Amino acid sequence: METNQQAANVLDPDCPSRVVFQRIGDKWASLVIQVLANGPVRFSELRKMVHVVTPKVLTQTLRSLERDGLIRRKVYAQVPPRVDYTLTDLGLSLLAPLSQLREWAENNVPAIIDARDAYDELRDSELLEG
Amino acid sequence: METNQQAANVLDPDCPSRVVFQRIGDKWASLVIQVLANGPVRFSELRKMVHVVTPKVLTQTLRSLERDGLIRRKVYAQVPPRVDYTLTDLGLSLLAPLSQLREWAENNVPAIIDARDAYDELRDSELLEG
DNA sequence: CTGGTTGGTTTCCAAATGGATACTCAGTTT
DNA sequence: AAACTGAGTATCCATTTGGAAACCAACCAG
Repeated sequence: METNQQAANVLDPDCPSRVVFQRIGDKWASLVIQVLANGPVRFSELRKMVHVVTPKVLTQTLRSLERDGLIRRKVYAQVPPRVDYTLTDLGLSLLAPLSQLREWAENNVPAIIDARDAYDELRDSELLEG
Repeated sequence: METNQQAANVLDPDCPSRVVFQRIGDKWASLVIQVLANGPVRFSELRKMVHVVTPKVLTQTLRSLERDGLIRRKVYAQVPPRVDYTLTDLGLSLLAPLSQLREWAENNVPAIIDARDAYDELRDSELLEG
């Protein structure tokens, strides 16, 4: 037993919980998940809702979410093709923690912006003075 | 009023709540925050706890967290120098949503890994069959 | 005056990420 | 026969990120 399951320590860079933090940080992934919260959405709709991401990048995002079992891809045998994406149960269960984070963000981003402004002004004035 | 404050919509890529999701996704930032949860930690300690990140990268991480008002840098006038980092109130308030996410991760990463394995095996067999 | 200590900085480089643009595929309509 | 769908691919390229290795600064101990 080399790989003992040591209560999943996030501090370990090899800890698998890192994969979740990476997903969240992905530029489009968490957006897609939140868009899918209200039911299935088609590829082209997704492109619009998520503000004109290029098809390549959207496909990449969707594929990796699908690979991780967070969304499901449904293809309808039609021409022109129709494909839509839904959250799996796993994906659905991620919505709660994601909302927590989003709520925090919406409440506290002004504070972050202020902190940035203050920080940057301080650096600027330090530069002038030497 | 071009920029109406439309209840901070995460779907808008210019929405400032994106900055939070970026921070989370940063390879070291959320680790550092969780390490600092139990009180101030020195630079060199951080390097060890976070598993030998190079000093350059750690400094970058710390600086951006400081700029965002999430941590505070304290310098003690000593030789050899002593510097430690603490969470600000803002940083502390981020711990709750972060823990939610971490908990979700620790519970569900096995499912993600399984999904990945299944997905990859499927692709492999498809390749063989053509 | 040499070496040790802590907390960095500098330079350089490889890999990953994101995006612009053009193209494909398979039928369907005109 | 040409044009039109929707859902992608294929190429190519710019930017960003992360890291390795070496260096620096201040002071103290020997």
